[in-house]
Amino acid sequence: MASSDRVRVRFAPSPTGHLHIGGLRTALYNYLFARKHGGDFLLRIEDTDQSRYVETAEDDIMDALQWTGLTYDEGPDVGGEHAPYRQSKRADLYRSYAEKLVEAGAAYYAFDTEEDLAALRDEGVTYDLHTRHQMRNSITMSDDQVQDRLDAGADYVIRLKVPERETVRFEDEIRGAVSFDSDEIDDQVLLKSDGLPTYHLANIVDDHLMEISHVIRGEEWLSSTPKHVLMYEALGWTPPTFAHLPLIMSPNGGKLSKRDANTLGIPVYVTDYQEEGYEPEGLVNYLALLGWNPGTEEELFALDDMVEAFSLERVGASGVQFDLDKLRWVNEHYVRALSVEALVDRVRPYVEDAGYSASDDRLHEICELVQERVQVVPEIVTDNRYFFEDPDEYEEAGVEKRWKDASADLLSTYADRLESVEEEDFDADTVETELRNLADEEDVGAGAIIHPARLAVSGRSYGPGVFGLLATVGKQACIRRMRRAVETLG
RNA sequence: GCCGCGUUCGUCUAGCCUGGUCCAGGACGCCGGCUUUUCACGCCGGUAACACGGGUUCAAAUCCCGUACGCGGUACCA
Repeated sequence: MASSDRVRVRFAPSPTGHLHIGGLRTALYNYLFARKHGGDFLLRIEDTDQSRYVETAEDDIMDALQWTGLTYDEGPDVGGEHAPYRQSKRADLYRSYAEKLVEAGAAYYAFDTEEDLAALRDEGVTYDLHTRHQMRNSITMSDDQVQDRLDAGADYVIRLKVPERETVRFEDEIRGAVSFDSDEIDDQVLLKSDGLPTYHLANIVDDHLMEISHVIRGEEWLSSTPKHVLMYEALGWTPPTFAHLPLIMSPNGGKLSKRDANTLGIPVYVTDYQEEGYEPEGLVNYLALLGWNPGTEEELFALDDMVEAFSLERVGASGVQFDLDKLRWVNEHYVRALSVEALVDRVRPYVEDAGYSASDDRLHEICELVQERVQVVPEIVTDNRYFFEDPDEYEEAGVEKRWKDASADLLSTYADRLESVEEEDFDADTVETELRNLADEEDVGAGAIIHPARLAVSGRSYGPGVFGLLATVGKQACIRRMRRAVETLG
């Protein structure tokens, strides 16, 4: 038995699909809290809803945690003292506690049909202490009738028997004192007719048995917490400390949904961030800041430093809007921190996916040039296609502003000069010298050639330093593109 | 509808518990300048908020009450 004051927290996702970004943040805060206090962080799979179960989801969750570096001490794949860590494997356990609650007078059997329940719902009322007397259950039926039904193998559920006129109070680490009037709490189903528990039962049984000290979860659970408290009390258990995290919302308001992924370009699943080339450290760093702050003006944290700085007291209570710009800003710092070699490895798959090819040396050159100019790795490709193929059009505003009457002649002459440069001498210094010499001879500013050259070679008016750009694009391509621009733009 | 939770710049937030140091600080974004005879990076500067109404107090972003608004819950889903 671990000592009761040891910090033990869990991330308890339901395997219903890809791990949501909000789920990852919940996992992160649990992880930070556990590590900060030298405690344990466990992963528990809450697969008690067979109809929503998705085969691949469990792996997806574990992959996401691994990708982001949120290592857990106990879980379905790593085992632990309290195994199994999949609720579907613990079904008998929950049933026995449900029966214990019935014996304690805190729960009861119910035999209502779908129709009965639908009728109740149609009246706009819930199954609770006001309506339970008109339903078919062990409160309204005689013991013999109940026993007969059970013996006959009839379908039944076990419901929580919420006490009357009680105020259920608990202390939330983030919100302070929270209280609910028991008259407002419904008689939650604890054990379903398929024999599996609902979240509410499974959650408190496991949290108790697994010696969880702090339940850190999303705010959507706040309203069910009084039910949980009632169960802890009925079983004579000490409830864990609760902390309900603010929800992550869409910039439009409301929950961050799949729809936002499309309309606002905000990915909602962890796998999406992975595919879109975000740095896991950057994502985690940003997520930590979404609802928590260190109390200093620091914003960029490695995971270990976050652990050091983390505390639940500094987690806000209000909902937070996801800000993609800020994530990108955080991410860019992690892109810059990469060695050029690492960046080459990171970007290669995106280069290949785009159907381009480039040697390591060439990619190295490109990365050096653009590392400080991208926020997310794939932008090295998507924002700089001219490294891989000739531009097929010229940015209109750039042409407007930079392509002058004399541009064609100057660029044409510049191309001529570059023709005579040996392939192996075609580096940034040489193309710069050639350009500046020409500018002097023609008595024009260097910009009179720089701008048209950039436009011709990259199709755009902005990008990395133009001489490095020309050198990296290469002699033949530069000349070809310059001649073509002279032709096209006149 | 009912219940719960929340409300400081467009956004993330500091400050609120322990009222005065806050005509409210930082960051992202945006705008401008410097730098670069190019683009960016960088640096400098600017923009912009205490939801509203009462109350308590010599004094309120900070305490109390109410209203509005937002979010969550209201399933044999989690």
